[in-house]
This record gives sequence, C-alpha cells and structure tokens, in this order.
Amino acid sequence: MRHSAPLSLSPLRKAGLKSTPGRRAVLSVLAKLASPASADQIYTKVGTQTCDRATVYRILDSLDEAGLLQRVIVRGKKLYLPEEPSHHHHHVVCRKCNSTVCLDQCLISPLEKKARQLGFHSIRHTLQLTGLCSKCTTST
Amino acid sequence: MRHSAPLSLSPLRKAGLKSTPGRRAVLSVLAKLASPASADQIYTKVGTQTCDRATVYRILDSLDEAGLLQRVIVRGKKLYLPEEPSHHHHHVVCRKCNSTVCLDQCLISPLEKKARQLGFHSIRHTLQLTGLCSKCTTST
DNA sequence: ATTATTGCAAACCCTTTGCAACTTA
DNA sequence: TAAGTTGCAAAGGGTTTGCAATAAT
Repeated sequence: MRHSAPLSLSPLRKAGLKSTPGRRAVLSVLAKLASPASADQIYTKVGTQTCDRATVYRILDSLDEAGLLQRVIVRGKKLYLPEEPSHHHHHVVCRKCNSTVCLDQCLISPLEKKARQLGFHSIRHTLQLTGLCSKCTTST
Repeated sequence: MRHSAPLSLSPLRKAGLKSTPGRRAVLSVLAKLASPASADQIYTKVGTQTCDRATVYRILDSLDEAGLLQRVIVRGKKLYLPEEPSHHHHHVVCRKCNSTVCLDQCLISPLEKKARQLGFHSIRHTLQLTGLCSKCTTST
C-alpha cells in the first residue's frame, strides 16, 4: 500500500514546487511584510547567508508563476507582496512611502469573462492602484 | 489684445508639455501599434536618427506622467500602448505573441472610491490582463 | 535514482544621469 | 528670454545565465 497524501499539503507542494529552505524563508518574509518589498529587500530580510541573491530572483519567479505572490510596479520598480490563494484581492500602495492598504475585493471577473469570449485562456491579471496616502500629502 | 487659444490644442499642449518632434513621433508610433511595444522597439520605429534612445525613455516617462499612454508589464517587461484620454479602458495581451484586444471598459472606480475613503488621493491605476490567445493555444 | 534547485561570478540589458547645446512658447 | 527638452556618452542597477554541486521527492 502506498502512502496517502498528507491531509494538508504546504502551499509550495500544492503548487507542485519542492519545499526548500529558501522558498519557505521567502514565503515567510512575504507573509510578514507591512508593505510591498523589492527583490533586494527580500533578499536582505531572508538573510544574505540563507540563500543567494540570484536564487531569490528565481524563487520569486517560481512563486509568481505559482500564484503565491503578487507582483506590483510602483514608480517603475517591481515590488512583491504575499497572495493568499483563498482570498484574492488588491491593494493601494502609496507612491511616496509604499504604505499599503487592502481593498478587499477584485472586480475583474467581468473583464476576464470577456477576454475568454474573445478566445483568450489561462488568463491572469495584475491590478495596481497607487496614490498618496494621508500621511504623505503632497503634490503629484 | 492677446492671442486667443487655438480652438483645439494638441494632446501634448493640453497636457502642458511642449510639442517637440520626438514627442510627436512617439505619439504617432504609439497610435499605430498593433500590440504593445517596448521602449527599444519604439525607439527603432521612431527612427534611430529622429531622436536619441535616452530621449525616448524621457519622452515615454513624460507621456506616462501626462496620461497619454499606458504602461503594462508582460513577462516582467515594460510595454507601452497608446491611451485615448477620452476613453480609458483596458486590454488583454497574449503572453506569447503580444497580440492585444480591447476590453472596452474599466471597472476600477469602486476600488478607487474605496481607496479615497481610506485617505489616498492622486490615485492612479494599472490593470494588466494577460492570457494566451486562440492562435497561441499552448500550456502555461 | 531522478529531477529540481542552488551558489557563484560574470555577463547582460534596460534605464538613468550630467551637462552643454538647442528648441519651444 | 525663460523654461523645457535633447544628445552624447558613460555609469548604474536590477536581473539573468551557465554549469557543477547539492538537496528534495
């Protein structure tokens, strides 16, 4: 008799990715973020001795591919934040201080539906709202 | 008596930007795009003798700032497409061949409203839908 | 045992910058 | 004339790559 699958697979295994120390560390760092962080900031938070910078980039790619994080662009730079597969939603990010607030919803499905009708499949989306938060009241 | 304003200002002048050959050329290239293009592709289409590559980057920045183009990220790369200020909407871009289709609507305003209620202002958004078009039927 | 993942270090590419010259309004 | 814009060329930063070694299933 074969082993039965564990009752709850880690998010990584569910996504078909191997569970490595680097990936677990990156996921853990993402989960604790107060606001979106750059690849390099994540590399630092993970601990530069935990894994190589290049590996962090590869990990972020694999997690993105697996839908385990959200990538947003603020001021032209890529930032990463965690994604809970069970509750997809979006955020506003302050263009000045990167502070972030959940908007708790995703209103994209009608657009996805239309895209599907137009022959597209494997549809993904990224929505980025940016603004200036109340603490950063300034122009532009 | 002073000169009265022209009946119709160019989009550039309306945006408070000076009308230069480079900007006009970039706008014209954008308007003719069949699918989103990278800064470098735009530089090539504009004609490398028309203006410098660095200038194209500066122009794209100013047009983005002015809301005269849309910037999207496909496969992690920045691509540009035209934006008609009178009719803001979104697109699906094929992750394989970059082909693009209009979705004709923007459903973001409820999210923007909520962000405003949370103290954000000067809100902007970028929405990117990507998928695989019918011609590129493949996995992933 | 097989396949995926990582480290290392170099290469790459995209993008930005400073400054003087030149346009545009 | 004043302010904004451009060219040039060089620097900068973020990101990717190849390959051998290593770890996960």
